[in-house]
Amino acid sequence: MTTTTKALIFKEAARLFREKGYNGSTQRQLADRVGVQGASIYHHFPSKQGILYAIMEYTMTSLLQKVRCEMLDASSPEAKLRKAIKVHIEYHTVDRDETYVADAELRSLEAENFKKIVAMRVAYEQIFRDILSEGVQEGVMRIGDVSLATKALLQMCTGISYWFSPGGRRSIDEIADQYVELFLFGICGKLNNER
Amino acid sequence: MTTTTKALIFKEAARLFREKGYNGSTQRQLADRVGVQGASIYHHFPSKQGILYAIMEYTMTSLLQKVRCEMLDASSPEAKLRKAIKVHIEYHTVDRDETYVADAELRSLEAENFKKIVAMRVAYEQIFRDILSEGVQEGVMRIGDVSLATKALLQMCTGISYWFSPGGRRSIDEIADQYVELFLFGICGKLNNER
DNA sequence: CGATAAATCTAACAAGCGTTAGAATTTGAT
DNA sequence: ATCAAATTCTAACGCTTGTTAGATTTATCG
Repeated sequence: MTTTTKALIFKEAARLFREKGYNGSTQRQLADRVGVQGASIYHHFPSKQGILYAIMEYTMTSLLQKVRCEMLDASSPEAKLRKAIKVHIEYHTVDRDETYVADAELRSLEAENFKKIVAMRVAYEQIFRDILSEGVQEGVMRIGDVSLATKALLQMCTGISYWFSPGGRRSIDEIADQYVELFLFGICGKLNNER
Repeated sequence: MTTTTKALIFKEAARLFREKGYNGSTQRQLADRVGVQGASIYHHFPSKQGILYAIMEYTMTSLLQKVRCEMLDASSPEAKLRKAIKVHIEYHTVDRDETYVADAELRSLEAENFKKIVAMRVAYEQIFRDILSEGVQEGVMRIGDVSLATKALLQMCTGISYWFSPGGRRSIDEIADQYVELFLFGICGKLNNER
């Protein structure tokens, strides 16, 4: 199975947009990376904006689906949170070009596209907020402001895609574990009876 | 004391760059907001890139100075960390256009400017890393990977400038307090003997 | 008031942008 | 081998970009 040109454009666009930003990238630069003439892109995508939207739509759909899927067989709020964080971090490291773009280029979307992606982002954030709320209600988490904590958590985890590189000191699993610890300790404080 | 045109260009540029990104903004849009013709900008700044650099240089200098100043009369690592986080968050909410730009537009800097700002950012991050290292050495903090925790902390706090608005539900102080709690709990776990 | 400097203006430039039209080529099925 | 469809190409378009030159206005000060 060879990579289709369309898939290559998609992948290289994510990489380019990540490096130079959407508005800092040109269709000719993208075409160069794909190894094709600028005009050829338009056989696969309707416009530059169309490529950006495709990247964001696909990324958010995947993310939502992955997290929802993991939630199915998790019972306690803590178990849910652990799994949700892990999935989030894994996706933000493996497909880090796409997730970085999806995170950083919201403002480059035209009005209609913007609405759709924002809606998906709100839904995604809601999953995490619900987990934290549940944890508070069950008394296993203590959080002053759940919305604030949700934002802090997601920002902290999303930020990984800004600096992660696969050859680095830490593996994805190690990073995910440390982030989970970091956040859970503050919320649950349950490992502190050691001291 | 009236606002000078130069100061107005500076401020409006930060606001514009934040909204549309550096590459998504034009000198004519900026001139419109200032209430001046496009060419007039060049009497105060050498180039568009010069404006971006001025914003980033000023912001990083202020940030470094403010944090270093606060460190002078703080003794324990925990006290230092509390103060550092508070200063960081305060600056990222009060001057949030500038700090947002300083955070998000690194990639839009030309090579030489890029180097200088990155150096300042590294120095800034180092302050936080040192505080955490000190805390670990003194045994009051327990952190698996100090560099990782530093990144997580800064990303979490910097993210505030992405969504904060002065009319919102929470005051700056409340937000800062909650973020401090959130992070310290995980690191020190010292408030958990209540349960 | 008159002169010097600072600030802003109008007008235009060369270059680069996203996109399109239409021709040429490659691919796949019969 | 032939034809049709899919794909890629060359060439160009209209427009916007950052920036500059040079004239014009505004402020400063003896």
